[in-house]
Amino acid sequence: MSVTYRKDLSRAVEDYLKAIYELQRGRQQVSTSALAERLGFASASVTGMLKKLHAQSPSLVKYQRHRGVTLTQTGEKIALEIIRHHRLIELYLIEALGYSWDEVHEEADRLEHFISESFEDRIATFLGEPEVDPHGDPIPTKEGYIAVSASTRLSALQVGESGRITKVLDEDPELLRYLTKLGLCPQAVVTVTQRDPFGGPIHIQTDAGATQMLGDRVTDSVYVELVQ
Amino acid sequence: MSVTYRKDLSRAVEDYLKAIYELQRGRQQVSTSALAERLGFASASVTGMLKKLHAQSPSLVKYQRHRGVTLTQTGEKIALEIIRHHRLIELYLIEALGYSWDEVHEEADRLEHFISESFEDRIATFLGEPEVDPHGDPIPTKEGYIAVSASTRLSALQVGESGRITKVLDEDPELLRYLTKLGLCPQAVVTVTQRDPFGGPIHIQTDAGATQMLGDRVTDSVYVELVQ
DNA sequence: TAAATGAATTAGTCGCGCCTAAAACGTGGA
DNA sequence: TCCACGTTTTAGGCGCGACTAATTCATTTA
Repeated sequence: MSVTYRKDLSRAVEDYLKAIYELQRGRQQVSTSALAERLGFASASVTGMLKKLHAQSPSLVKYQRHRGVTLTQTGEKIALEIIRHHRLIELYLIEALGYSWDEVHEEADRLEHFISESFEDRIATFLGEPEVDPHGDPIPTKEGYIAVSASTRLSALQVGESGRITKVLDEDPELLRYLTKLGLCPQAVVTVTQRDPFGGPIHIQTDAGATQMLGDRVTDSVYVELVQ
Repeated sequence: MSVTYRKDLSRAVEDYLKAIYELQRGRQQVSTSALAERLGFASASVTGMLKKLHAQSPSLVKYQRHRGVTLTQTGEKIALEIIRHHRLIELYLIEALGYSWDEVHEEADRLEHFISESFEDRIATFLGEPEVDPHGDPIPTKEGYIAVSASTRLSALQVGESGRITKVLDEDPELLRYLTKLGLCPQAVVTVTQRDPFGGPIHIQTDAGATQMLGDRVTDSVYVELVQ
């Protein structure tokens, strides 16, 4: 039985770890300013926190002045725990309490820091150990494993190609309501009917048969996997 | 439509309001030391917080040096909101997620500060707008009304009298597990079969027929309403 | 290679909410 | 009435996590 000792972390620290994880995609270092922007803090505040984390919790974070920050294995594991909480809570609010797609983010962003492991386990069981959240994002396992998806942006599809929506990387309630109205939720299939080869808006047809013109904001946040 | 503006309060302040409310029963002022003991803080810390509250949030609390503290109408309303959250969450954890009686207190003590009004409404609806929590305590309404119960302590019953358990004023998981084992949960009926007129342990018979001797710790925290 | 520019860090501050130690208060008993 | 004792407050301090303003650094460009 492996007991992983985990210091009790403040909400602030958990938020930093999560933000670093989310910005790290691809990049090997996360810059102070990127982190500041995502968290809505002044850069100087972020520098201060990173210095403190590096000094007091070297097991979570590797920080080099002027170079940026990276998560350690342990730091990443904790970030994934928080993300697991977030995604399970979102799904739970929808499935068990009748929340809609666009209402869950804010609630989950708070609660993710305060639920116990027991609560986490119980909602996961209730939901049947789900593997993806309502936005189509994979839910990390308790062991910190997260599935990588093979999907691409809707904006990358060529005319005539069809894709099944896998996830939507935007939490803005207004955008989500708009997508809901168009039927553009995970699992829906869309076909590109028209597009400019140099970017810009594209025309798509939904599986319900409706056609729609979509701008960059949408086509860059909606991810699909190719079908046919 | 009455919109009651409510400043966002810190968890610490909410905990103070709740503790003052709970200690205020009967008494008209709550002393610094009583509050300190209940919250687990040094008295000096409590004095500091009360001074600050009185100065910055005079709408919540009335504090007089050396005399103690009282809640205002508004302060009491907010305390009751938190208590409503606490009791709804406890009940929800039991009804919807299969928690047992003794597990819910700690979880509710954290979550009560972080759920949204929307979450509160939805679990209340799910539970059918319940009026009492799993310990038998009344759940305040959204408007801040709380039922007063006519029950007395089990320790006040005379030989031959029977009572239906209404609530248990103790959150210690171990005590609660013990009571569960004996069948002494809200709604159960007990009859006093033997007692010393000067206090001390009393003997009771449960509705299941079992007899049991109970000490002060139990008979002072279990409340009953007389039956027959 | 040196100057310009933008990113990052340092320095100093603030409010919060807790602490300990020491002083002040206020009340009951001699 | 006054003193002793327990309660409460004051004084001073600390860690956290944000802020602004000023400075330094690293990189790009002339």
